[in-house]
Amino acid sequence: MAYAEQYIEKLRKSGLRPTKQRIKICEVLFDAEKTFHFTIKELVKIIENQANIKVSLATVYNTVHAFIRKGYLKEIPLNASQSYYDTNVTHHHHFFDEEENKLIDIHQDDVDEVNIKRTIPGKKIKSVEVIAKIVSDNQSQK
Amino acid sequence: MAYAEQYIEKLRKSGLRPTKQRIKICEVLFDAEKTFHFTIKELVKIIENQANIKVSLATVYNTVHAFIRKGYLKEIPLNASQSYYDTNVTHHHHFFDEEENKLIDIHQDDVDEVNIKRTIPGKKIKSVEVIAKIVSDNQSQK
DNA sequence: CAACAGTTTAGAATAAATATAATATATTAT
DNA sequence: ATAATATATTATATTTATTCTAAACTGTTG
Repeated sequence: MAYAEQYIEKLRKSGLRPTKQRIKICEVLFDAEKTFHFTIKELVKIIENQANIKVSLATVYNTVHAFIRKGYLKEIPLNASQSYYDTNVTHHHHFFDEEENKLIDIHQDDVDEVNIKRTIPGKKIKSVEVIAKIVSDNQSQK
Repeated sequence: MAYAEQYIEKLRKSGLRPTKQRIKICEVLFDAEKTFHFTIKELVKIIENQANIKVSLATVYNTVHAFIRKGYLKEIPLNASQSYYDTNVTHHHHFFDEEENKLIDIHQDDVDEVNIKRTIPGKKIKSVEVIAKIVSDNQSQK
């Protein structure tokens, strides 16, 4: 496992000690072939299925939020009942299918660069996200 | 009060009968000089301060959601602990100040048109929102 | 004024997220 | 390595937003 080193590095940079549980969280998040979206509960379920390690909700919350602070994960802005996170921290955007509660990536090439001309004194822009809500297209919309 | 007519119209179009409580909600939402952002709790507080009418949380939730369905209000996509709504339903975007939990409008002229080239079969885009998260700019960011 | 359909309400239920404090584990200096 | 110390994990309790529910209420119509 050459990966472990990277995970320990990520954890240390996030101000967390590398523990069994946290390394398992890293494996699930950063060892996947593709980037993906998840909720905390889904992440807990994946860990339970993949490993014989028990990880509590609290640990997952803490670790995920430490990674967000460090920029290893992104929170997807959505007024949903639960928070959605993304392992893809590159610049990209999302469709949100309101009927199926499903997120779909929009590659950055598919959206013109968002250029915000206004600034707020003393503040800098941390992130820019585009959310396009989509619904069924039943031709004749009343 | 010539306004009442408009409110009754809005309520009827939203599938709601015009009742005392609902008209009061309309007054607060649509009679303001400027558009504004609010949470459900804030809205309830405003009504309590402005009028001697008691309105329950449930009624406010129901009415606000009916208006959103009809397009008289917009929900602002944000992964915050509570939902934010906007009486400004014209095309515009937002800064979200993460440190002060404050929303700031970005006029549409200050953002280049967001053009999404990708489509999802059977779906149409209902709304496109840009959220720019901002934080303090302490020059030397560690 | 009685019957009825639709409203409002308080309070209960649900569920996400966070806090707590006891137990377990890891780190450090020796 | 080992003991002492610091930090992590966990189950549980708490908090808070939102939704649900059922009873009380309102207003309209015959």
